[in-house]
Amino acid sequence: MARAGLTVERVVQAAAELADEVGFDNLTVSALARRFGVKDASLYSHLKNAQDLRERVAVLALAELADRAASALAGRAGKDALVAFANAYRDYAKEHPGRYAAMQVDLTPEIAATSRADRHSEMTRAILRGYHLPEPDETDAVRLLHSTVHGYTALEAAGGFRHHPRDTEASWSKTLDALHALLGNWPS
Amino acid sequence: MARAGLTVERVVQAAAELADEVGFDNLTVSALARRFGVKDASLYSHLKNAQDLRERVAVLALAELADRAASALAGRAGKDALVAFANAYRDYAKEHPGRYAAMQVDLTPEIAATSRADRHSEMTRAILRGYHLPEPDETDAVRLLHSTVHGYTALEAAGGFRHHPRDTEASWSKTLDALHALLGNWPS
DNA sequence: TCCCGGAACCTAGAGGCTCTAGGCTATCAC
DNA sequence: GTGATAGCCTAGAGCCTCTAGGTTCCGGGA
Repeated sequence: MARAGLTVERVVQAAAELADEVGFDNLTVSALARRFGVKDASLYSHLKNAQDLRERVAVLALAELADRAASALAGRAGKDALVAFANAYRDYAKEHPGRYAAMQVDLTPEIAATSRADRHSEMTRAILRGYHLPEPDETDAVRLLHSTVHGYTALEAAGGFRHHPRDTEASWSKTLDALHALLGNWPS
Repeated sequence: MARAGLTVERVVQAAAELADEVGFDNLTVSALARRFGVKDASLYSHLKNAQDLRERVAVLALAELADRAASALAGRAGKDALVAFANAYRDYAKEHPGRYAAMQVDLTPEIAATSRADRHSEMTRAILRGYHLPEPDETDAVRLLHSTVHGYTALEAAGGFRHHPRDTEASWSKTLDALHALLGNWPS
């Protein structure tokens, strides 16, 4: 009978890969079951429903990205840290567009509390500590930094920059320069 | 028999309203037909398919937002213009979350060429002209500005900022101050 | 060794959404 | 009036979600 040997972990992992291949919007329980050579209904003993699947992919992605960012940050400070952190974000989105999309959609309170709010903004704060901003300016800067990195990543992924010949890599590099300059010269 | 009197315009307008109410993801042809008191199939003489519906909503939203931004920009310059433009964006996203979401997803080349690439980034350039940046810095600044405004709007809408007590309105205001300062002191 | 409980997987089926093919009916121009 | 056209319909196929209720594999205890 050759069982597929499904577990929640394997299912979610495969779902993440599928999302990267076909897009997060096209991540369906049916397609996932097909990939395992299994009937749709079989997956529902591992998943609550389709929304549950998407949330689990989001949690996986948040944890993965946090790990990468943490590694990138290790031993760095100042602008080095800023650049490493931002690149970890952007590179992850390029490598795993489906997972990155998953992270954005499903920020329900419980999910967000699980991983993002904790590790991600904590790392951002760690970077900003090098710029010595008093509160509440540091919080504002955290939000600005997140916004810009996420916004750039999202717009670039959606193809929003391809109408202009300017290289997006160069603009990205310049954007990080500008953010560094801004943080070092934060308006009072 | 009391016909519903459907036209493409009315259908798309209603779709935009529906998207704002139930979320862009939940915008379906079926739900729209239900709202008109009409069978699903009837809408397919006005629409090519479901994707076509979403794209039309995106085009509508892009045009509406461009109009608003243009009005907000009229007669303003410098920081006033920057703030007015950014607020037009953010306010629109708050008022019309479904339409704002529509704008992001569907940036296929043809659609984008229709409205966004033209009017939106042209207005952004008009604002930046006040800061006298040479090329390619102006292009980089356009991308940074778009990224930050969009990123902040998206993260705020997704609830990404509600884990911290700091008022999002105050952070937004400070973010615009910071952008203004940055543009006025762009690193070479 | 046997059996037994739980986990893994199944079939069957209801209900929703998408979209096509083909037919009827207001309504407006002439 | 009489066509022509646009607006709307029924019927139905295909895919996706999810529930209810089986059946089969597998490890651990008597």
